[in-house]
Amino acid sequence: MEKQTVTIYDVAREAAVSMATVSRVVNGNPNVKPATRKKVLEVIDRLDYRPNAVARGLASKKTTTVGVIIPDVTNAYFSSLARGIDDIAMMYKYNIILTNSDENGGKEVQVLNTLMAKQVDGIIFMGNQVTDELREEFRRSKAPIVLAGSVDAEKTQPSVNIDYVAAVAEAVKNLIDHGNEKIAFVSGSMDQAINHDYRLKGYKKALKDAGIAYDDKLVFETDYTYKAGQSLEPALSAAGATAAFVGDDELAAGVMNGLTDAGVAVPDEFEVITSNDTKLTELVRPKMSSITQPLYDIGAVAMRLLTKLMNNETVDENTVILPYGLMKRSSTK
Amino acid sequence: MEKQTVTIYDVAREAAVSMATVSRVVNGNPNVKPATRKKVLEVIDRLDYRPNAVARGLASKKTTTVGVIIPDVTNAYFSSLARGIDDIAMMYKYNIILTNSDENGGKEVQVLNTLMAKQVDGIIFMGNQVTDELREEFRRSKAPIVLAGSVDAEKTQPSVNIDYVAAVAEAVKNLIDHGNEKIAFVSGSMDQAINHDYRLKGYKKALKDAGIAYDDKLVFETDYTYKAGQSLEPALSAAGATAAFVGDDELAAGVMNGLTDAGVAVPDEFEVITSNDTKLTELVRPKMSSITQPLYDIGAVAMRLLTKLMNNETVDENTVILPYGLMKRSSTK
DNA sequence: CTTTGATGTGAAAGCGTTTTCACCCTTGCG
DNA sequence: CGCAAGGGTGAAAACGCTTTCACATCAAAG
Repeated sequence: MEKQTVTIYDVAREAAVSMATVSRVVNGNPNVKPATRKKVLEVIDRLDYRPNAVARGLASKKTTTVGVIIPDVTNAYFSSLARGIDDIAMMYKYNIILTNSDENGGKEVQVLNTLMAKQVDGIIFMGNQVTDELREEFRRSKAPIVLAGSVDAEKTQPSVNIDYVAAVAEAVKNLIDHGNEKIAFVSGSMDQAINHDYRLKGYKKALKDAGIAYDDKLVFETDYTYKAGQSLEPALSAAGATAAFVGDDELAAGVMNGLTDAGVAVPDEFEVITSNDTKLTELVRPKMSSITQPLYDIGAVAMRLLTKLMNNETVDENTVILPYGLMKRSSTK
Repeated sequence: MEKQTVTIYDVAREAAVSMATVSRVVNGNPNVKPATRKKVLEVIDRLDYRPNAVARGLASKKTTTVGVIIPDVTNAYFSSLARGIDDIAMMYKYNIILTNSDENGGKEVQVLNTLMAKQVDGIIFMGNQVTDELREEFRRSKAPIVLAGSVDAEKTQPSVNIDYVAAVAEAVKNLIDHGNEKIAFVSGSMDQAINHDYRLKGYKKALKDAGIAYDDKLVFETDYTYKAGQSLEPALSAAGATAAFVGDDELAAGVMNGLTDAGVAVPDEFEVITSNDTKLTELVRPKMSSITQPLYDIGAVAMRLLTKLMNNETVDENTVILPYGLMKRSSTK
């Protein structure tokens, strides 16, 4: 006994009107006589009719779903953005097709293609390594694409971010103001635009402003994982660093715990400041000082921007920069 | 200049074959002469033809997308499951429509309906408060639905879990073995089957086995948030508890930090054991002992089970129970 | 040679909507 | 009273595929 699906045609027949009319009442088209509307509504209710979104998508060329490409849902930073995205999407009646990319270029291209095949109305992309191939796919897309919490060196796509350069510069300046001269820069892959073109720039700027020479021995390129951070302590100490700016909270937690476990007192002997202000910062002891970012809002604003783009509304500014801050907790003096 | 879409018809014309044949080569149907296949493939490549998944979905009644209902992506437990789900989904060529429900019954019903309207081939549901209304929707669905890391008192749906009763009993027994007699049971809402029908049962069983009387003053029903845990300390102390079993890692971190901040030494004066073995357990100090669950696998297996259901393959067991363990870290003696 | 059974291919009917057009009624107004 | 202007409705054509069915074609078998 396969479950029977009732179609718009069934409703039309039962209500003794045309499919067009049923379609009109379903879509809230005002050009329907109240009496007719009522009659149709009753039949819809009686038959428990539910419009088939796929057919609707084919006919109208709109699917009310948007694709979301995320490096890893499991990462607190990205999942916070995702939450903002989904909430706003739901508010505007969109659904989200979510895919993890691991920031793997090949996978990203492939995912992008299947999203486009599925006729999503728009796409939100998170990831900081926009390859040429990827950029080419972006161009090919007829659906608007906005970057959330992610930067591309060639600022060709709409995006929502904070001013990473300024934020990092301020964070590092803070460390400098506390008397640190050997400040480590710990981040993920330098292939990522956000690290190479933004954070590092901010780091260098702060050093320069303070008249401290840049030393690439203090730059640590690693993975965005707790373990990677934890095992960084020997190297950090060997380099003579007395403080560190870290590009990811989980990584920072690792760095800090690695330090602590090795008997290095944070913040007295070593200060740590991190970047994303996720929940983690409050969980660890000492609590981590951090650049603050409106994580949820970055996602939410990106989605909102996307809705405008999808509706062909004119948007004043394609690149939106949200405010950041600095939150002093206990991992800095 | 709206981007032009090339359809199967264009390919057919260019290759001088019928749509049917193009469809065959696109779908890997073997009944096509190699020469024809080659010709078609060339045209496809030249025209950069990409099949429209929506049209395909309408014609074939399969969308190769599955719905995923998750309480909150931002929660480490659930996002781990989600990661397992997505990876396996991708492996089997499915995409995921992800929606946050906040375990809100009304929202869940609504989401379920839009998922069904979008003709998803299957659904994975996470959430522990299956209301009657929701159960009714489950029944209505023609797409198979499996519960992941979630239980329903009426075990009517396929599901993937661990044996919560036994796991909690073992965890609590561990606490008892350390000499604790006043053990707090800290969890989220008791309306959730997992708390009321499983964890609490395990807790009571352990007490009973040890001949300790159950005291509902030691049961703390709260939110699954860090803050909630943190502010629990006064109550915990007032109740005279010397240990606690906690139903969520973030909550547990809060409990532990609240205790520590109030000057209660963990684990010397108070032991804490948590439930989900997420990354958090390793980040906090002391590291938290926990029931271990194969989080990623629960998601992965649930998705795998769903693929079978979607293919009408016979499955030996609708209810799969994965193994759990107990990981002693530093929040217990 | 004819028959048989694969094998390869095309025509056309869906799939369940939206949307365009055309048409018919009412109204209101000069 | 005649007519323009809408409001309300239906017929039917898309939308871009899959799939069924029938029809050729061709090689092997009788």
